[in-house]
Amino acid sequence: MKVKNSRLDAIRLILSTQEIGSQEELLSELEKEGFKLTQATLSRDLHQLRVVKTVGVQGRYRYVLTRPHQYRHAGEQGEVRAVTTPQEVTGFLSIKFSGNIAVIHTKPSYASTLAYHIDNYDFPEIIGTIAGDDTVMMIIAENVTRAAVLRVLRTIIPNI
Amino acid sequence: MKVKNSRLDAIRLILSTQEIGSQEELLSELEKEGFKLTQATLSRDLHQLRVVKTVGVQGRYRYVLTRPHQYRHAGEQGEVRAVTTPQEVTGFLSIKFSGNIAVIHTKPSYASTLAYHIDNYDFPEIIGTIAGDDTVMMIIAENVTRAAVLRVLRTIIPNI
DNA sequence: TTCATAACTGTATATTTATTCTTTGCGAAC
DNA sequence: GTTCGCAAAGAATAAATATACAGTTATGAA
Repeated sequence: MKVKNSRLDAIRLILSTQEIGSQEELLSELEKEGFKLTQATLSRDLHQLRVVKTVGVQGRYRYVLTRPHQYRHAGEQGEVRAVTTPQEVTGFLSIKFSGNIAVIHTKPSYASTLAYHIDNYDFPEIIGTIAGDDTVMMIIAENVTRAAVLRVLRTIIPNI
Repeated sequence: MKVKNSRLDAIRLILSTQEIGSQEELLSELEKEGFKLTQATLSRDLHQLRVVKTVGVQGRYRYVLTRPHQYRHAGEQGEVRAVTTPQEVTGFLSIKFSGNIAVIHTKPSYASTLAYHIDNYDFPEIIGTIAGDDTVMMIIAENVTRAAVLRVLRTIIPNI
């Protein structure tokens, strides 16, 4: 059970940071991380995580997480997890505000990746995100200006 | 191609109203509508529509529409095509407001379809939606009344 | 018109993914 | 310790899906 849980974490991490187009591809990434399993097990893992195979902008297939918010709750009792290396996140299209909520639109299939990175930085200005396929909703902390939100997001999305 | 376009429309209609778990299943539905095609063509259609195979709440697979972006751009040189045929969207149960957020409850598995239609109309009153299985969250633009939101939604959900 | 090109489709097949069946591992209760 | 119960995983295979190839049809330019 311990192995499986850390494997599920690894899958989430990989899918959030790389463009994976098939289970075989994901399998070899997992092997690099030291996990040993078969495609059958991986298929079951993906089913459990409710990962879906979407079609990206260039028509390429891509496995994406459908529920990035679960990731946060997955790590139990203050487990320290490596934050991903700062990197430019592509796919950003626009951001709009209404009240204490920001709505980001992305290219298709990029929303969960973007939300993952925003979550990962754990900006105090942003208390939570939720992602669909091409939309990320962010709840902004109280007494935080929109300019401040844009400023912190700029570390992830330079051209925001 | 005239045939292909109406077939794509039919696919979107079917996926919006039924739970389809495989291409073969969708194929037979299309045959009932008078379309004659093979699984190969259907696979290509689904790819073009960016339809994805998701995992539903009971663990069953289901094909669902994602976002219409590519479809929109697919129309050549200013061709006017109905975004979606105005149609009643089923599954609606209730709508509640809190601040600039509206929460719509639907019958199980209908949320993404409803959100899809709302997005499709691109109402300026609604800056974004996110759907789970039976819940849609909508962010309402500032200085827009709830009555105005209900009014525009009525084009999709008559009995709202 | 005629030619060139692009779009569309079916057939056959390759590829990919899900599942059945079986075995293994692991913890709890005895 | 042993046995029971059950989650987990592999091997093999079924099922489902994507695609290479070829043929056809539409589209557009000259």
